[in-house]
Amino acid sequence: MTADARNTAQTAPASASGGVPERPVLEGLEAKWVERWRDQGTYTFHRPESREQVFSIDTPPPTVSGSLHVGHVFSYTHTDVIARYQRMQGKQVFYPMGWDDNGLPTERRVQNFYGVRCDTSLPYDPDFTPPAKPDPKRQVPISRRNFVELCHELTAVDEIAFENLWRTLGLSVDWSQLYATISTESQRIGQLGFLHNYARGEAYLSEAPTLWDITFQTAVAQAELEARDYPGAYHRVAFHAADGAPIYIETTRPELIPAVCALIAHPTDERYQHLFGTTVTSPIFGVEIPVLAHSAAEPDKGAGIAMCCTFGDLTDVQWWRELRLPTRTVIGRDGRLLADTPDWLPDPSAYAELAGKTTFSAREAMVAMLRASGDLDGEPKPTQRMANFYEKGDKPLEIVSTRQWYIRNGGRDDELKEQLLARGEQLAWVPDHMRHRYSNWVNGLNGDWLISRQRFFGVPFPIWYALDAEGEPDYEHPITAAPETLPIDPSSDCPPGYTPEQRGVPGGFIGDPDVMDTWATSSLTPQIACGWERDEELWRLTFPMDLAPQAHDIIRTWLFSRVVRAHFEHGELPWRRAAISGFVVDPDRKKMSKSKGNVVVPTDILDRFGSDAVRWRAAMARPGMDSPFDETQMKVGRRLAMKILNASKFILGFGEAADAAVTEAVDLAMLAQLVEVVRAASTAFEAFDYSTALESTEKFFWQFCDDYLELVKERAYAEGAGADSARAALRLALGVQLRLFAPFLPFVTEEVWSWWQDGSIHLSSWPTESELPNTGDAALVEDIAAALIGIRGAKSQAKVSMKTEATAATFSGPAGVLARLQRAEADLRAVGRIIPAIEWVETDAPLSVTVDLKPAEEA
RNA sequence: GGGCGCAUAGCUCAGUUGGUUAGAGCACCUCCCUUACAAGGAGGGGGUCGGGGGUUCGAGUCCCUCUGCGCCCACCA
Repeated sequence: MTADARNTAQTAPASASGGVPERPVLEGLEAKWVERWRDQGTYTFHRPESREQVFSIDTPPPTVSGSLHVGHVFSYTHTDVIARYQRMQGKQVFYPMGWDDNGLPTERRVQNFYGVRCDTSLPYDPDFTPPAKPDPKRQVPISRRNFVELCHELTAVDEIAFENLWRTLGLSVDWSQLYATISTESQRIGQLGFLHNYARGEAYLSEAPTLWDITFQTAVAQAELEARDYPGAYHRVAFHAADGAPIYIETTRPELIPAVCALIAHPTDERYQHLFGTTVTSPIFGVEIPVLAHSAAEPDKGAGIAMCCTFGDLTDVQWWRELRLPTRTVIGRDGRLLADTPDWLPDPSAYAELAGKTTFSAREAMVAMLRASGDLDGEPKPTQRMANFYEKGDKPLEIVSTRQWYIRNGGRDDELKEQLLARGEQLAWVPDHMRHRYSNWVNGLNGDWLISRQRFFGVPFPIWYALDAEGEPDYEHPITAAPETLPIDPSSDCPPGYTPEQRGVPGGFIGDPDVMDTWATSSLTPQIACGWERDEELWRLTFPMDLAPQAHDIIRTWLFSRVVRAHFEHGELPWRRAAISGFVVDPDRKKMSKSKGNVVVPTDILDRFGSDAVRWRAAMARPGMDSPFDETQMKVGRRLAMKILNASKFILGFGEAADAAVTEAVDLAMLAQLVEVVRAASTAFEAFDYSTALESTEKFFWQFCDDYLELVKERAYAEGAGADSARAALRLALGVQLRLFAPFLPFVTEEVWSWWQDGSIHLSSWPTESELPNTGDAALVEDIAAALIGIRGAKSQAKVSMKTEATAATFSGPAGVLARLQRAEADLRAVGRIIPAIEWVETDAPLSVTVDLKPAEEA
């Protein structure tokens, strides 16, 4: 919002009980009410007696180092709308916010922002100040502790911006329940949860081939993979049988030929039967390679016989494991070929051409050698293949053998997989079909959940390893931290029974150097937020939670991982229901992303259209549905907010008819219809279908303004019982409609409420049918609408003003319709400016209206 | 290749258990500056519901099939 807008708000009458302003405006409402709600603790969670009185929400903690786009705004609005409805239903809404501030995104942002990089070998420098002008090409190496300090510094700044945005958007978060995934408490819960998993055998340490990002130099998990197109080329390369005959394989990665440990074909493949059990020699290096049979080999892929190396892809890993092949590592963790000649290569001279090179350069060198030796058959054939990338990385993943921590997730254990699939079935999904994403993912898991990362800004493992007499770590028997000492940092804290001097010396200990992946921490957000192992009463009141709102892209990560942790820790689901939001896509239905440059910045649209307008647009997107961004839609929301302001001013301007009863048929009919709207909106909300609730409310409101308000305003201006009835009905209807709108448009509804009511509308009760008289004939409203169309249509067709007087009017239609309209005759005459008596003609046809209009020049 | 979703007016979407002439908003056209509202109001034109087949007295609404689009997963020999 602009400074000007705020000033405008100051000039508008603003006292909480201060009556109706002359000219109500939307500008400034956000600033005004954000402040009031903060000061008055409007959304504070107050602990009730029982769990049933609580509605608890597992808010997705946004990555504060990332940028928010309009999709976040929509998705968080969907949650807030539900939260506000539940609050008005009398629930104490437990609605915390979290910041996901640890992990790689933050590290990357700190590196770029300050121009530094973490070097764990450096000592802490308490006087370090970041370079004044960051140079991305020359990042200053700093100690881990210095690096982490900068991470904290920058996230603190980011978090303020995020909080301001959320407040401006009107999220009814209880900010006193704020948590951060790197906070001391989150670290404690993260470590405690991990130790529980470890004690029960659900977490384990294992040395195994791992997907590895060479840029970030860390292992990554299956859930963080992204398959992307990647250019490559098939190289047809000859291995040599004992008799010298060439055996051709095709490979896209010839630089891995020194890492070959077998050639593999399908057991039934006629072409290779004679080779199974024999050995061939590799080109250039002359290493003796067994030819083996395995059913995972696909006869119609490439040459039908594959070179298996350690490790080119996941199939290699499978073969390596199942055929017990030797490990021949040539790619280092930096993505370059190892500097030293591997000991299985008889001739070091050839390898010297590759040593230390990137895979790309090594490939070129290898091709040159193959070409020279005549082992390359034909030219490489370019191809576009899918390769696995770390979702945040830009180089294809390598597979290297490393020691990592895992948590079981059913990927290697069918019984556990079945249990977790059953959890997915047990969960209520909004919309229901999203459950398929979950089961699809769980069924496709091919390994356990890798949770350790070779990074710095995260929750460390509360683990040390004893060093033997030779100084070798004993990975078989990790030393765990005592629960009461958590959180600990094994790089600075000492394991039980050791002294600091013993760190790194034979007979002493070393700390586990890794940190947990961000998802390993955020998989415990229910435990962190609800006070697990911290606040027993809060835990009892809030867990399992009622709602897990999120977008569909993180079902495989965040949603699934929380199910896994709660399944292990508590033997139940962490929440009863998951509400899945769709994405906001660009007008071409493409996902918004920074690289495409089609991201819409939320602060911009909030400034231009106002929070209520943006929220209205968000609420029009049904659960799970992607929705294209369209600015013209924001205008519609803004128009609605403006209309609420003006109509409310108008209604309240008639004054209050103290204790007056609604007696007129027209008024009762309108209220009877409103009863239906209350019913429909409530039913929709109970099914978490906020869009339908909004739709029915809005539809009524526009008709209320266009027809009813026009129809009765003359009467409401007047005096007497008819006027009292109108005024009473108008105020009743306004009060109900404002509350129906309140979850969607919290700012205008609060503003209007403050003109004539005490307290916040957001703490008022959701409207019920019983608070409205329901004796009216709702059909009358429809008949009146038809009659008005008739009158207005005639004037419109005659191209005259609506206030043109009618010198005659005939209403023709069925007796029942006419009888109803006659009960509204005075109002109809007033709105239609019908001077003489109306003529009523009974027919079988639908209602039709004719009016004679006074010629314009006489008017 | 597997899974899920979507295909209804130019655009964005509603269409409840199948039932009278298919709805809304935006856009468009015409009119009205009516004392709540011109970032307004009134009126109007415009779709036969992706194609084909089937069930039924009757289908946008159920079944089969084809086509197109989107998303997720798999696919590095």
